[in-house]
Amino acid sequence: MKRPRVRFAPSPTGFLHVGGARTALFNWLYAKKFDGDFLLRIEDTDRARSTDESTRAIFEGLEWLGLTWDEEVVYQGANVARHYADAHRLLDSGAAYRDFTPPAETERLRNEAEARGESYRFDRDSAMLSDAETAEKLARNEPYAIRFKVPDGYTEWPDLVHERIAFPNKDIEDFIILRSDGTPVYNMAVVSDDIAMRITLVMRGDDHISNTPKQILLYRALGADVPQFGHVPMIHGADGKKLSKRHGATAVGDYQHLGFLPQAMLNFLALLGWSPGDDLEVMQLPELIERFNVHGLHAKAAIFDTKKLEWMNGQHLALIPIAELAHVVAPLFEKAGLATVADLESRPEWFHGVLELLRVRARLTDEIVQLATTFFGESVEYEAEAIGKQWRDAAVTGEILQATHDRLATLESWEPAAMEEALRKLAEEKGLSGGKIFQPLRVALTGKTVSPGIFEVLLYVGREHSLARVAAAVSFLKQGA
RNA sequence: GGCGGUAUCGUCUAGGGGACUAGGACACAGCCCUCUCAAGGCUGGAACACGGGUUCGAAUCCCGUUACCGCUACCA
Repeated sequence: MKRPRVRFAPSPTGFLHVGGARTALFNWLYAKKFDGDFLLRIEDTDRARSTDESTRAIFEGLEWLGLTWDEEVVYQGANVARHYADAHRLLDSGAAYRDFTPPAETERLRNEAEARGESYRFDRDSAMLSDAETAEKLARNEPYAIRFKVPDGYTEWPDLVHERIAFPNKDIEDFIILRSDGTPVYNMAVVSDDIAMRITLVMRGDDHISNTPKQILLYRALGADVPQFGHVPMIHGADGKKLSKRHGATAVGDYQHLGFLPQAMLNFLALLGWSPGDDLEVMQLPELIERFNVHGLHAKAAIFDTKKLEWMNGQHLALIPIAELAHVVAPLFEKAGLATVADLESRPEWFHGVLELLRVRARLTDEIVQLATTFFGESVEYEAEAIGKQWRDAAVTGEILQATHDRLATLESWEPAAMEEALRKLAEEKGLSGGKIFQPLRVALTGKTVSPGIFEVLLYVGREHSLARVAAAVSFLKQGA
């Protein structure tokens, strides 16, 4: 088999959309799986809507996801001369013809037909002129568009995702390939570029299904090999409509900033519209490549379920090597004003330990930072709910905390096992359940009713700060009493 | 309107004529574990759009209906 060449061809009119990212991912996976090339083409021929900022956002999104491309980026706008030449090649060969009809006239006819409830089809016979008429208009320098002469018959292809799709050619009107200002139209540009890039498989969103017969006709008229096609379904929002801004975050950059891991995003996206065929869900990139196959591609539109994405992120948060997580998350700690990256790097054992404690309790990297606040700073703010729930009787609680403080202070080693033994013994002496000691202590240390295991908290807050916090809680309770 | 596509729990999906009492995951509820919270384990409710065929047998194949989506530009 020929080395496959696939491409992702976004137009730079916005950020990298999750749907686009998934199309890119499937192409990328295909290239990796079958030892081919994954190319990137920026379709910037719509000058009015294309921006450099969007182009950059697409690069950044793809890079964040790790979907790297194999050759230099192709800018469609740089190839208009070839698009023009290809269109004229079709004109010269008789596969296309000049249309001198003013656009306004065509539009009028179309509107009239629609008003009558009829479907409009461009009328080739009235547009195709005799050689003499054409020569005359040409001599007068009248502008013309080039229209493709759709042949009789039908056009079909075996789609990778669907089975076989067929269109009767009579339903395809003679479409314009070159505007009267000499610029190429989308279908012309795409085919010209895909031929030039030697693309063997065009995998794209299924909103392009009805463009495909037109493009196949163009390939044939140009004498080029028709590539394979695969049309993957769209991604919809929770209301079943095409995903758009109304649904909230739709750009992959949004998810990056929300605290998602790229590997989780990739994993989630891969499972939207593709299945490995068994019950395996959580996969790393190498496994995704290994398991990827065309057969698992689905034809049905999928709804983007943020809840499942979050769950997936939690799974990957638990799987990622701790050092890698530290690397990703350290800048977020710095941004939150908790510690500098340098500080965290200087005590990796402590930092990794804290992350180990929190990764399983968080679904987003941002949540890890939030939860980590407990382990920084000297003072603790007590939540009203925590006081109400665990510190109801100030006098009794103060006494318990004082005893807890004293017992911990006598400890020679600041190890969870030793601390647990000491405090359980204290509870027994006082005839209390462990919880009666641990819960008030938790509030003293964190100000909250929930936290990681109390002995881990003690360990990572550290001996000095822990004892200080408990002492502070005791005096707080005395004042209140 | 025309053309094309799609249809399994609320959501993502397994399913390729008999292994289907339809499996897994998210979400939800309950229980277990337990110093709280997570994580984890267990349990539960929850689906083959509808109607016709084909067949000994249909979630699976065919046809129709319905619903939804896309395209229908001198946009991409």
